[in-house]
Amino acid sequence: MNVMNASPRRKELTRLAAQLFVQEGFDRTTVRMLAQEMGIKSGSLFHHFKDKQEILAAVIEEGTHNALLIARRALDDCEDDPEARLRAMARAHLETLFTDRNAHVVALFEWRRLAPAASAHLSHLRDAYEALWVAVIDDALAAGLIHGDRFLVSRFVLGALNWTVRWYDPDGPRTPDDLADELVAMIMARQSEQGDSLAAHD
Amino acid sequence: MNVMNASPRRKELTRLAAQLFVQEGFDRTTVRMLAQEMGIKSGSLFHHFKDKQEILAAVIEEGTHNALLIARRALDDCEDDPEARLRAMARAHLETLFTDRNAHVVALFEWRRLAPAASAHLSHLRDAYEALWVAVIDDALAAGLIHGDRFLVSRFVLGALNWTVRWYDPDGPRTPDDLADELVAMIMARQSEQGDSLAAHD
DNA sequence: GAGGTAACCAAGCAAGCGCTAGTGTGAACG
DNA sequence: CGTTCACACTAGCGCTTGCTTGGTTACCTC
Repeated sequence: MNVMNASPRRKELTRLAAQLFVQEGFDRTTVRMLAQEMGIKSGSLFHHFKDKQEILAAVIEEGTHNALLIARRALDDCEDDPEARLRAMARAHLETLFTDRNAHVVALFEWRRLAPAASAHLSHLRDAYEALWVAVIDDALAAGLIHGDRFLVSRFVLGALNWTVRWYDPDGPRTPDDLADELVAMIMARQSEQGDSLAAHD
Repeated sequence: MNVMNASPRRKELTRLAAQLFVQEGFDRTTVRMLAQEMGIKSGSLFHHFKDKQEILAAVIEEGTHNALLIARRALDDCEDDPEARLRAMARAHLETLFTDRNAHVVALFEWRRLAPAASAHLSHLRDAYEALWVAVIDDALAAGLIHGDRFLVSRFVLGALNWTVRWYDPDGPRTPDDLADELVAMIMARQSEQGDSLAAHD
C-alpha cells in the first residue's frame, strides 16, 4: 500500500502514471491511456491498483517521500549556520522538484483529486516536510538574516519555489541551484557581495 | 463572444461557472451540474455557449480582463516613484486575485484545458498584464530598490503572489494589502528600519 | 508434478458524458 | 395581428468512462 513495500513493477507503473497525469491531468487520463502507456490492457491495471484513485495516491506518496528524504539529507550535509541551511533547503526543494518533476507537479496541482482518506494520510507526509522549512526559516529570522512574519515568509518562499515548475526550462542556461541562490539572495535583508555577483552573472 | 459584448445573463452564468470550476475542477464539472446551478436544463446551456470549452474561455477572459483594468488603474492612481509603483502592483494583483477569486483560480489552474485557439487569443491579454509587471520591476531594479535578475525576480514575485490563493484565508487577520506590503518589504534590498549601506555597489 | 501466485487478457456492463434536434412560450416589434 | 427572437424544455443519441468478471499463462516452491 505505501511507498516502502511496493513491488518494482508497481513502482515503474507509478512513474509512468505520473508522466501521464502531468501531460493530461488526472481527470483526463483514462485507465485505458494508463494501461497502453504501461503496455498492458486496461483490466490488468486493477491487478496492481485497487482503483484509479490509488494510482494518484501512489504517485503523490512517492514524490513527497523523496522530497522529505532529500531535504533531510541536505540539512544533514550542510554547514550549521542559518544562511547555509536556508540555501540548502531551497536547493534541495528545487533539486527534488526537477529530478522528480512529474510526481511533484501531480502533488502540487492534483492534490484536490485525492479522496479524503488518502488526502488525510498524505497530509502528514507533507506537514513533516513543511516543518523542516518552518524550522529553517525560524532560524534565519532569529539570526536576523531575513525579517518579516515567519508564516508569510515561508508561504511566499514556498510559493515562489513551487511556481518554478510553471516556467523553468531545464535546458536553459540556469541550473536549479542558480535559482535557489538567487531567491535566497533576493529575500536576504543584508545582501552579501557574493549575492550581488551572482545576480550579475549570467 | 468576448467580454465586452456579453449579455448580463451570460455574465451571470459565467460567474456561476467559475464557482463550479473552482469547486470541482473543469473536467469534473459536467454540463448538467452547470445547468442545475444556473437553474436551467442542460440542453438550454448551449443556447448561451457554443460548447463547454467556450464557458471556460469566458471565465478566464473575464478574470484576466478585470486584472488588467485594475492594474492599470492602480498604476495611474499611485505616486510616480518605483517603490510606490511596485507596492501598487502587488496590491492590485492581490486585490483582483481575491475579489475575483474564482475566475483567477480557474485562469491559473485550468489554463491548460483551453483549446489552442482560445489559449492563443487569451495569451495576448495575459501578456499585456505581465508586461505591466516587467516594466515596474525594471524600474525598481534601475532605482536600486531591489536587485537580481529581472526575469527571475518577476517570476519569483508572481509565483509568491499567485500561490497565495492556495493558503490565504480572507477571514483571517491579514488583509490582502498586508500581504502585498510584506512581500515588497521582503524583497527590498534596503529595509527602512535598517540603515544598511549598499548604495555603493552595482 | 501438484499447488500457489503474480501478471495478464478478452469481453463487456452500468453509468455518465457532451451535445443535438425539435418544440414550446412569452415578450417585443412592425 | 403576424413575425421574430431570446430562452427554455424534452428526449435521447453516440460515445467514453471506471471497473468487473472469468479465465489463461508463466514461474516458483515443496
